[in-house]
Amino acid sequence: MYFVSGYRGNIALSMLGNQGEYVVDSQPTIYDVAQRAGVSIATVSRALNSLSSVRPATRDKVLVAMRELKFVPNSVARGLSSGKHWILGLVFMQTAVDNNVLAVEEASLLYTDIVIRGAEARAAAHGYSLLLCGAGENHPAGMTPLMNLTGTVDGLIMLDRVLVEDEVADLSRRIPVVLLAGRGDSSAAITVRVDNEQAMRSLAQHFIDVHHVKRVGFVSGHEGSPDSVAREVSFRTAVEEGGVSLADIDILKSDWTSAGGEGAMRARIALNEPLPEVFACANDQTAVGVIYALLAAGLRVPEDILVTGFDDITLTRYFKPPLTTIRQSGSLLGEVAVDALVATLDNSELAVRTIVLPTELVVRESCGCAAESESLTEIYKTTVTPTMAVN
Amino acid sequence: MYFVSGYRGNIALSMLGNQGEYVVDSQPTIYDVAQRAGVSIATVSRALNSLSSVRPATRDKVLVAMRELKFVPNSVARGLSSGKHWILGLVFMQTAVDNNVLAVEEASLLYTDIVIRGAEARAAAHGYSLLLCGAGENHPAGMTPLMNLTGTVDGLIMLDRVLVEDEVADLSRRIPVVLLAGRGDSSAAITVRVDNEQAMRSLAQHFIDVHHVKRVGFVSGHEGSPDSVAREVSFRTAVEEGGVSLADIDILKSDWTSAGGEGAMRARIALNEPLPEVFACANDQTAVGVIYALLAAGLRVPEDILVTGFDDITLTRYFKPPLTTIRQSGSLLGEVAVDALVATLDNSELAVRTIVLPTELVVRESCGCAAESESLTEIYKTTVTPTMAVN
DNA sequence: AAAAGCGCTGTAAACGCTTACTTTTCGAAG
DNA sequence: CTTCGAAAAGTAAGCGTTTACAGCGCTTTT
Repeated sequence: MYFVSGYRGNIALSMLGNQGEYVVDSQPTIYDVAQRAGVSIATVSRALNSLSSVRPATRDKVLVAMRELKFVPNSVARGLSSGKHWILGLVFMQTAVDNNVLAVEEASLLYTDIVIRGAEARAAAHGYSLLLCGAGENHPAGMTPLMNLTGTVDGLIMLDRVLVEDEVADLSRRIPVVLLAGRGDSSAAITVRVDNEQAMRSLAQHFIDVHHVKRVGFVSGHEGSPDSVAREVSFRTAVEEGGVSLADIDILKSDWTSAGGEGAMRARIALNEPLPEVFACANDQTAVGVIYALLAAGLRVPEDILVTGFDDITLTRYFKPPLTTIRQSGSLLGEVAVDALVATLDNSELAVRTIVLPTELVVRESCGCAAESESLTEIYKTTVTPTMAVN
Repeated sequence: MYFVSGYRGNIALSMLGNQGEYVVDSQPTIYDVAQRAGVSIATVSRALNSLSSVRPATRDKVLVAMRELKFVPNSVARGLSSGKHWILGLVFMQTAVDNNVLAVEEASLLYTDIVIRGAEARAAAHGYSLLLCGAGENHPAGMTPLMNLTGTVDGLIMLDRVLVEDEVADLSRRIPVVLLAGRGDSSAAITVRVDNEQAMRSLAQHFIDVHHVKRVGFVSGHEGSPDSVAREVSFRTAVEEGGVSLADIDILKSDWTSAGGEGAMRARIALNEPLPEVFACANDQTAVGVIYALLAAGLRVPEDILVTGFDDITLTRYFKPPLTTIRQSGSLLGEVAVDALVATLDNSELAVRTIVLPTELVVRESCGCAAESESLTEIYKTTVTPTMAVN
């Protein structure tokens, strides 16, 4: 084993028999490639990035050397040198506290995962990886886990109400930030959200126009969640405009989970007060729990009381009764967020600061509408991808 | 604005009025902190990592300077220098192909997300972040997106059958790898999986001992999935040992989704051949679709035919009939994988190479057992965390 | 035939940190 | 008030890339 003087690479040049083959001791660097190809590291770098002029013959030599050594460029070194990391950070709220495994499992069925998946797929399409960062309620400042991402990620997507406005402003001064389903529109960052207002309006209208209800109820999501608040406020506004009342007693607090919905409805039933004609739930899981509690109390859905959800997760189509809900595309939300972030990274400037995605009322049986006896398999194929609304 | 000669930091020292305050132009570095604290960068680094001897007074000076400058250490530079990145990679199969948004949404309800969440939570507890990498079927070699992670991540977790054995061996020579739900035990990497054998055996026993079935069926998951294959093989072995037949016609091919289960069962029914007494499904979503198809064909579950799932996802507890299934903890799987990976990172050697997590038969109504009319909310509280089995 | 221009390639200086090695400082002992 | 040794702080060399700049050889121009 010998070393070339002044040699800076990682390959120990040990001879195997008399065939002059090399053995890789650790990850090869461009120095190793350069030496093997008989060129300088700058040339290797240029061949690698195919930017500037490298003679085809030279490039081939380098490429061959790379293949022979199984060279993989070190992305960290690249990042340090170029300032570009090809990593996007995605920060989301940890619904799970106290290391409660089951809380995690229930939470996993939530919307967040769909968004993450969409974001990951789109990021990959742009050549980026996704770095996940769950911001628990145990990080009051919110900053601690985030700040370490600076210098690692090129941009940040933040789900839900991870940071307060000031912190967002602070952060987005150092790195592009996209807020997903955040609390309204932030002046500091690009915001992507779903059109809760239009969704709840169309739901309220359906209740009033088709089912002629006079009294409605609402079951919320996790306390403080911007989406939950927006849905409640929009729903109240819409029904009141239609002359329908939403009494305080009929606004149930839940937490996005089925168990929460079930518990909230059981408690409401235990009050022994007359129930409204319909409960609009902040998401599908909650609706499932609510229906369960109603059935357990001997009430029929939709004959005695109507229940609707929000999200249109796949499984609830298979429920009895199939759930009337608001369809939104979580993956689209994630995709759009990534697109917006990447666009910012490329242009350093984006035309729009707020992107609002449309929703669609999906009428099934839980609101009392007629059953359609089609195969659900068919439904998948005909589902449209929502178009994007911008303002 | 002036610069100190030889100064290497990022802070432009512009005077604000006569108060001598500094304005941050870009991210400050340890050079900036060092200068402000009147020490060398080595001391700043030492104070930052609180490793070796720094005099308390000096440390305070540095800490104050850091706070004033809002200094955040650049983790990329740290990583390059120390070789430690505090990032774990998680590679999973992209069920979604052709940018099919709905495919993503359906897939999101799958097990993968729960595992990801568990892994993320546990990684965070160890001080690591999770880098997500969806390996699509469009990456035939599997390597392309993975290899770029080398040098960025400290270790890799691979879900499902992302790579073939050779590639795993190749990869794990450069970086610690944990295989999750992989194809059996790899000699090259640590393997974490669930005890499919025990699970299917207990299910078969339940069918035979309690329900006295003579003929059974099975609905598989996605083709080639190690878990699906293991469940099918184990189920067949277990029922045949009990003298029960599993005919080829009763082995239905699906893809982990409800729609797949529904379609497979519709096709089976269309054959107009007598059905077995029970269908064990590879996961809960499939079971939901299967039941839907059976009901649509006028059959009753469990009166006419029994159906069971696998996973015990939360929502199916709310179904009519509530699903009999095998409980496994996806988040635990993710957590254990991270623990094993971190242990490897710390010790460079782990006592066990294979970790098998136990499962639990959860008997509800879809297998024909009696209904329990308890509140589901109660169930949550009493659920046990499986203990870990090791071999 | 010399000068100029151009296309490739090489040299070396960053990028922001860690850390081995060296030097200075400080306190206690002589 | 030295002397000595340990503790603390400083110096500088990496980590593996990118990239500004310099240099070299060849073709083209005069």
